[in-house]
Amino acid sequence: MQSDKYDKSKRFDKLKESKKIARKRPTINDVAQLANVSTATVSRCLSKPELVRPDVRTRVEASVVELGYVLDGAAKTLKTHQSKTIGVIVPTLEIGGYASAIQAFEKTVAAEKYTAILGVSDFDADKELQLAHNLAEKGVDGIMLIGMDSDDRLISFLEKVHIPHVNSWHFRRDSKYHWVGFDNRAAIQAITSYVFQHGHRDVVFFVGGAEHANARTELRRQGFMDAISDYNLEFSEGLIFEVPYNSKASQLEFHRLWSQGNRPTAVICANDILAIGVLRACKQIGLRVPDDISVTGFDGLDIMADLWAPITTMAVPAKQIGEESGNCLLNLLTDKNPKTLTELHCTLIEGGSVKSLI
Amino acid sequence: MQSDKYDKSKRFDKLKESKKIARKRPTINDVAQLANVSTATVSRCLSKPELVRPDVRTRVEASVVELGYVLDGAAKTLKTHQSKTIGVIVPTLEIGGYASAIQAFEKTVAAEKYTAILGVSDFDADKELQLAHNLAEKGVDGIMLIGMDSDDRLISFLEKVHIPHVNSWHFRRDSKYHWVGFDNRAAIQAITSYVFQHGHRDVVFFVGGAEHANARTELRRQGFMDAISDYNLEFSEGLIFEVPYNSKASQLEFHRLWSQGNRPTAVICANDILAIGVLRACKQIGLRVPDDISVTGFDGLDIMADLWAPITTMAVPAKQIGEESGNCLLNLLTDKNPKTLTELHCTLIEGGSVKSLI
DNA sequence: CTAAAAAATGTAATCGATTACATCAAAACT
DNA sequence: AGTTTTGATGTAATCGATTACATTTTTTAG
Repeated sequence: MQSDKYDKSKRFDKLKESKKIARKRPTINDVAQLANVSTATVSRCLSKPELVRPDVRTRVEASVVELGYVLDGAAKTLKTHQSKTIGVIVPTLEIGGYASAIQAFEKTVAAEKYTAILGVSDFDADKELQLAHNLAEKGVDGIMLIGMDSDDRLISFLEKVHIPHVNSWHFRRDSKYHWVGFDNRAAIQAITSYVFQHGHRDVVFFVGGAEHANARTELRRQGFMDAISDYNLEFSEGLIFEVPYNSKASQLEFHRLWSQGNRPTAVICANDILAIGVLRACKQIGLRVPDDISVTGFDGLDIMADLWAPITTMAVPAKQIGEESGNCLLNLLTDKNPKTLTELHCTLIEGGSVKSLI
Repeated sequence: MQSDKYDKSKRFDKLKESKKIARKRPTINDVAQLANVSTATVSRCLSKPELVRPDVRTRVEASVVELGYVLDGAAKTLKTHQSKTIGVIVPTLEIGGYASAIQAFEKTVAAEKYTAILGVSDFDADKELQLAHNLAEKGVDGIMLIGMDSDDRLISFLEKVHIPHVNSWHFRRDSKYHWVGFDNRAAIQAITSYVFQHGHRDVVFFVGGAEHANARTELRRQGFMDAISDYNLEFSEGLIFEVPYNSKASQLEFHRLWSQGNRPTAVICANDILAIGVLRACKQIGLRVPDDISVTGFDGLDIMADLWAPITTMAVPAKQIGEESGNCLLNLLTDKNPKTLTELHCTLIEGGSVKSLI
């Protein structure tokens, strides 16, 4: 008796609650009732309107508007196993190129009614893996990986759960997975060679490393070493400076280097942010660029041309990467077979920050 | 007989198909069976593990791992009416501040297990509305609107479908909705006054307009006019130049202005991108900044300090906006009652691009 | 050792769409 | 007119989780 009473009051609370709070959104049933058709017909009106007689369709559409009906994507996804959603995992949005690529990607897939779900990994492989798991739970139809050093665990996870994915930014020739990007190693080699061509022999290489160490960093180091050996110069680990990805850090690093009596004729930076830091240090030290020292960047930020010393840099095809990745993934999702490797190209932008010593 | 046969073969095909293609992901049922418990227990292990006996929990967890089970978010959302997902609608990711804000926002809500779904509106109110509808179908628990001129249709749609939302970047004092941002009008007024304080009287105002015209632009115009009237100067529409949001456009615009004999002593730009364009034009014309002409920006891009003429600009608290918007929305989602208006502040960064005429 | 209370687990209805198949209506043939 | 074909609509099972409530097990108290 007692428990009976307890139960009832509890139930009553629930009822009140649900009436007050969850002013429920109308469902397909409500629409069907109002339009005097079955739910099947409503569903068809929404997804394959051409299968429904015009007059019925009009009636249904009117009901939809009248009720302010919004389809429940979760229910649809549950039934169809399609979320029309694509996950994007990016290390950071603070790198302009990544943001551009994402924007282009979003635009490309949005044209096919896909929505992008964003995950920022902060260059952390574990976080990245967790993001992927989260995205898998969300039921994404595919995943785009930007600029990552895709951890093997990540890739094998995606394989296991059968989520198509495309890797982007740089690429690997030997991979069986899909890549859209440029040849990082070759690009660094190219800009380094450019510096050597101008007669520089005493150069140092600033590369984003430390907490952000990844395959990309490694490729860039190799690109630098390739150029060194092309010119039969002597390599030493001391030529390479791994610096956290921010101008402050590279500024400090250059100060350190200079104060230790290191006097390179050129500083090659693996990205523009580092180059800006070096530039700041130069200004403080009183070095003119390129008269006293040459500096190069990498990324091709527009702004590099407007600095007090316009910097020579390598423009990365960020937008293209986003578009092509989008296309690649869309093809993957429609069982077309996109090519495994889409190679894009970088462009050297001469800012005049490399002095010819010849 | 014939139709019978037809039917059967069709069915058989279906069977084959489903066996071949849809190597189905394991469900909660599979896990339950393997672990020899009910689905209810598995579910509890996943969401409220403390309710399950440790030994059972271990068994379930092992089964999860063994099967590579990934929860089906769609089913969960369908049942719980919670997607743990938040929509973000942004005009573009190309504006660094927006990207920063989103990044900070993502980080903030990710800490509470929310995932961000991205929509890029391209400054288009219709697209924005459509994005909101799409997000509603996806079942987002809330929406963040960045830097928009939120269309009334949009807001009333969100109200109708009961999706909590927060507007950000600038703000309106008179609104009953939630805003996180800074006072656009006052900030522009401040930097304009700063220029007047330095003795300039002959100034022009470059503001991003045309295709991106929105409430924000309007507020900025007003801020400029406020300063004008503070200093009892004469206002004319000819002082305001509406320019598309890119440096090329402002560069051309300045050239045009200059070639028409317009000789302001200072150019006040409503954003840094426009300031950069003006700077380029100055360089081409041979104007020294600030000796021959003063220029100010707005946004506080780090890089403004490294240009050939370091530019005075107004730093916008982008990261803070992201964080605070995130917190605001999180509170909204947990029925706490966040304040309607979170006002953040801009900081003037003196780059030295304003010459004192006094 | 038993009764009562508390904790753990199970049963089964439910969320809101989709869609195979059945049914019914209309059009196109003999 | 009768038969077949085509087209439009309806019926109801289904997707995979959650969770109220029922049931069973364990713990605690007497």
